[in-house]
Amino acid sequence: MKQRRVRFAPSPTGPLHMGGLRTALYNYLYAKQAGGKFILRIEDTDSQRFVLGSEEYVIESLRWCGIMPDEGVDKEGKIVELPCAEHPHAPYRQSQRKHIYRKYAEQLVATGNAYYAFDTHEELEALRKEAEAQKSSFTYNYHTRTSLTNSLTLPAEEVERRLQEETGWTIRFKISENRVVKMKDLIRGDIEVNTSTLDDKVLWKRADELPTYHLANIVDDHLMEITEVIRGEEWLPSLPLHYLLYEAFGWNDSQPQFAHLSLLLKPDGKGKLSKRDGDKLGFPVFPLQWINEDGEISHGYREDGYFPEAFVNLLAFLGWNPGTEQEIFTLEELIEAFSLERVVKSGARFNHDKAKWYNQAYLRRKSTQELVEAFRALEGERLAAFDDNYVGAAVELIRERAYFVHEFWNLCGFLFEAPKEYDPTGVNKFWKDDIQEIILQVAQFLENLETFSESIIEEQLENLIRTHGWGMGKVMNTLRLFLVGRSSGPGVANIMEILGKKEVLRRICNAITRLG
RNA sequence: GGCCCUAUCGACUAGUUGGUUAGGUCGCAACUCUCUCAAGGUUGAAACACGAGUUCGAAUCUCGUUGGGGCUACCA
Repeated sequence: MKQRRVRFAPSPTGPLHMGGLRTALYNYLYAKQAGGKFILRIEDTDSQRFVLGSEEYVIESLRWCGIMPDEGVDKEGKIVELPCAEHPHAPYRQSQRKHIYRKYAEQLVATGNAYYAFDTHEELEALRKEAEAQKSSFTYNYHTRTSLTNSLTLPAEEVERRLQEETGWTIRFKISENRVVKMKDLIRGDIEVNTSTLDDKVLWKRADELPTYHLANIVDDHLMEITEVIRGEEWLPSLPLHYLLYEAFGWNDSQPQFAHLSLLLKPDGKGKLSKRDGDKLGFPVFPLQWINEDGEISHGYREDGYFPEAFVNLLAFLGWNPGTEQEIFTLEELIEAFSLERVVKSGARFNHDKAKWYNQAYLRRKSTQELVEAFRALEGERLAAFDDNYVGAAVELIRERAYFVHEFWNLCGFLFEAPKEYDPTGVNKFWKDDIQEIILQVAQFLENLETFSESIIEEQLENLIRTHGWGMGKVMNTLRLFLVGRSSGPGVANIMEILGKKEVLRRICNAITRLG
């Protein structure tokens, strides 16, 4: 069987959003499962919309997710510009392949599958306006092209003259009338479209003298020997055109198979998720943080504290499932289990809570040492004076309560810094009546404890409180308030063991002095 | 408007050859555990868009309606 070759082909028009990344992921999984190649190609045929830094952003995102391409990018993470053994089809940036497309565009004109068109943007715009006024719409097709300015209607010498003019020309694909194109989609099955509903798409643009997406895409997929095209559903309407292009080039035998992925929808289901949504939705839409030319910062999953494995896992499950009840998958397991047949046909809405749950699941699978390192990476200064044993004990105390590592400080910062103030609600609730006298006795008792371990404290302290009939809640919550600064948190005995006798007594004394 | 895709709990989805008490996860609620808050455990509420047809029998097949989405550029 022929080696599978799939590609991810983003345009550098800004940061890639999570939907784009999901497309890349599915391509990657498909390629790896088949032992094939995953190729990155930059589709920069729109010179107007080019945004600096997008290319690096795409590569950095793929790298973060651990799904680097096999072809198209070199070891330093740069797009390959010259052919070599590993990257025989370079360059992988379409703007650098212009000379290739020109030849193919002219070939289509020569074979009668395409024609030169000289209509200006203004002329076409006027026709569209006119049609709109009559509640219909203008389409450049078999019906209208005979009365428009193109190489089909103009005499040969006039065409020749116009081709030399500086005003330029476009090349349009000639779509035949009333033919049924039968297509196959790996996810959706058979699709049929009548060519009469299609229009004569521009293949070569006058504005920037570059091919349009359609031409460049088909030519590149052919030359790069792509076997499966896995892309977003927004391309489904142009599938007939692409079939017709393969046919016009005579490439039917090597035509790739197509799979169109449903779109990622906004949480309210109204419209597809787009990069313009930025942070308006209350969750990141980008894998990595992005700062635009106005200095506006858009959140990224990486910067928001998601583990890449969690992000990849949740992304994979947005529109695919293994058909079993397993939900946590490593990248290797995803490669093993993935299949296009199990990709869901309808659009999926992103759910922030579920995303957080995934991160929590991965956090729980991390070793304490890994979490200590991640915690230090975030809070280096404040943890500097403490050794790994101590930080590890702190992490173990609170790791079950966190979704993200960045929540750690809020959960266990009191183990590193004594409380500077006490939550007023807690003080009002517990610091009254005879509690001061009781706490003093408890402090005395703690001081006399030989072994200051969690189990001993737990057992003996409870014993003490019960024999005096002080009330567990009253005493323990007051102690927690003094130790932590607020009346919620881990078990008091746990906290005491980690802090140690000296620190515990110091904090109790402090609190009594300050609350008087 | 035209063309194409799509339709199961609030969300993600299982259901692939018609027969299930329509299952799971997130979220939600209750109970439990308990020195608080979480976490954990147990339980619960919660869905086949609608209408015809085929059939002994339809979430599943067919047609229609409705809803949702995409495309309709010399953008990708």
